Amino acid sequence: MDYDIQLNDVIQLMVKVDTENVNDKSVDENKNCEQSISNLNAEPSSSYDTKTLKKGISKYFKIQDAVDALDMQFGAWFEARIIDILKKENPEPEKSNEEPDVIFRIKLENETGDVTSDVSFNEIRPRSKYTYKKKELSEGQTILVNYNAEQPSTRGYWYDFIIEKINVRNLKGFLLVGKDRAKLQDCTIKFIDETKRIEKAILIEDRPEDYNSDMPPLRKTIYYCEKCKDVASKPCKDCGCSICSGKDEANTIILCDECDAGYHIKCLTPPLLEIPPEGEDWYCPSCKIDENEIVRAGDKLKFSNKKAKMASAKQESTARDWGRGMACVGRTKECTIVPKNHYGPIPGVDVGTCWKYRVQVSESGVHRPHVAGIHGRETDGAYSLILSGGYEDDIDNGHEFIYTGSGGRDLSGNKRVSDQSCDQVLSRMNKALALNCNVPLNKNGAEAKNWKAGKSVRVVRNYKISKFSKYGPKDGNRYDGIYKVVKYYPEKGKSGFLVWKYLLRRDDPEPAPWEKGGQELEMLYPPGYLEAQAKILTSPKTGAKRKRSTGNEESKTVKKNKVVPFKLNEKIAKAIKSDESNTKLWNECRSFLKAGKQVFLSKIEELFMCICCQEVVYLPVSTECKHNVCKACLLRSFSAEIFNCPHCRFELGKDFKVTVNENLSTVLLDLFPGYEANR
DNA sequence: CCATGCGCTGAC
DNA sequence: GTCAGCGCATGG
Repeated sequence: MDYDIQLNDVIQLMVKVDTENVNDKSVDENKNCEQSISNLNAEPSSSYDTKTLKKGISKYFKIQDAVDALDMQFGAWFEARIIDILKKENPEPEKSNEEPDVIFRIKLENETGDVTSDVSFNEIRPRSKYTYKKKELSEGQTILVNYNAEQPSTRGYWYDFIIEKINVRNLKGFLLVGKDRAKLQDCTIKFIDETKRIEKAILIEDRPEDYNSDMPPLRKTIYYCEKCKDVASKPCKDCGCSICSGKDEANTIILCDECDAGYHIKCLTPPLLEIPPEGEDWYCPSCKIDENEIVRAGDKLKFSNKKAKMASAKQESTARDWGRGMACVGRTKECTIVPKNHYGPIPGVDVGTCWKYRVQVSESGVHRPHVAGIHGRETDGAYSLILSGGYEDDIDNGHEFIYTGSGGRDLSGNKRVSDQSCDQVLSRMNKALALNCNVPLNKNGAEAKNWKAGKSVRVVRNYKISKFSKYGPKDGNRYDGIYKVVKYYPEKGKSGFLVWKYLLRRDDPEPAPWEKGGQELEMLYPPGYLEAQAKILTSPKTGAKRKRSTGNEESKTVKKNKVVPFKLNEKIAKAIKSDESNTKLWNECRSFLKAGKQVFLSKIEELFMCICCQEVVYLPVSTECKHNVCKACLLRSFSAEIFNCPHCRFELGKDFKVTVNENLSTVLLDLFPGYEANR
């Protein structure tokens, strides 16, 4: 199968149970996931050891009694049989439990394996065997009915039910679900001829003679096959053999390990002589694919359909190696602290921040597109733009500049840039940028009366505009802060075609890099880039080929890598010191202070990432096992009675209090201002 | 799914 | 210095 898993996808894996080692305790815990119906009780059957537990005595039930047992997962009644009665060692008095000191070991009737469950007295009752006739039903009566909560039109499990109204073809009323008898309103019971009387436990000495005799056949429960409604005589491709539709010789029908379809071994071409051995995967003809196509652990994934259509997948592709170079790499990070449609600064990114490549600017969240100059949405507005000298009509005066819209170019031949070849229209990104201007959209252009009230645009300058402007950076891309659209208008450009123009004016409290007090921070490179460059520059083999790189600004930056250390303010330093449950993590973070703000913050993002949502923890709860999880994620991860750390499965215990670590929360809110907006 | 795109690289 | 043309992210 091609799951189309991409770099940076978060995927969920399920541990496969090792059925050969069921005695192993850890395996037994996992088994809970797979047992579903069979696991009637939250407590695994292994928690009571028959050898150490003494036999118990019940006044109401005997071994081999037919009972109905309440399942914790579905809240429904399942037919079961008592196979043992044991004595509870430390019985706790329970409400409405007449026999709190007894454990009943039961086995489900429709379960074939050796799976048993241990339940208490109030989770079982004598098997319902009497089927009501319709005239015996009355409003207000409590009966046992078959109902499917997800698809009321079909068969489901068995629940207690209170009749509110008796109709010709159905019953209306509400279900009583689970141990706490939760009400499920407005249920329509379709199987009116199968309703059963609920039996109360009676003392063994009061049992009538026919107590265990005349036990009816098992009740019909949820269909295994919706298509043929489990009718044995009806051929069915879904639950029988996918080729002949037959259900005969069921022990020779094998199931595909991918699609679960069944096949008679004799119906396969060529036919199989025997069932494949246990533990060996078998795939049906439509799922079986070339061995080479199967993705093995650690292997690269198969090309997706999209990739298969790309030029690089074609046989006759050029000899040129497109794999190298920053034009064609994918992102390794994605900014998630703010949404994609976020207006205004990115928390943690200061004016003057410089990146070597556009892909890094994209990763930072400042300007997300890889190539495009404007990022925006036609229905919303523009979030960011890059001045890159790509359009000849731009005029840059620093605190103000004229920007040209996009489009009007023939990009056939898989190009990204070209000369103007037709008029630009006010749609897509051009429309988005126009929407930022604080004036109703006008297809002929417009000017804002109060330009500062318009929507913020993050502006980045690329080194290429330095050819036309004195405000560009020497190299790479520099974040210059927030600008706003003052006016926009169409104009005949130098090319002779109509282009849209936008006057942007700076409105940012932080000084621009070229202003007094402003700064241009030291260039950020992709991880490992400088090391790789240093290797290339010193490698004698490639000396001739790489000549143009030697001696330029790159080799200089390799040598002196000036870093501005980050200093914590007093409030944060104090909160970090008070956050005693994370002392170790904070010490590790502190060692990155000298590497600058960016590095320090990315270390925090790494160390304080929530294992559940994969983002910086929000309203964090710190556990005894030294992990931090978002409060909401933690609560979501808890199951009925088991409170484990989602990180390491450490048992937090029933008395664990879900309390937000206020010190940590304070620090994160301060260092990542606005990150809560996305949560 | 398709169209768009102010990057980036090696070859010439 | 010029140029073709690629993956990728994004929005429609």
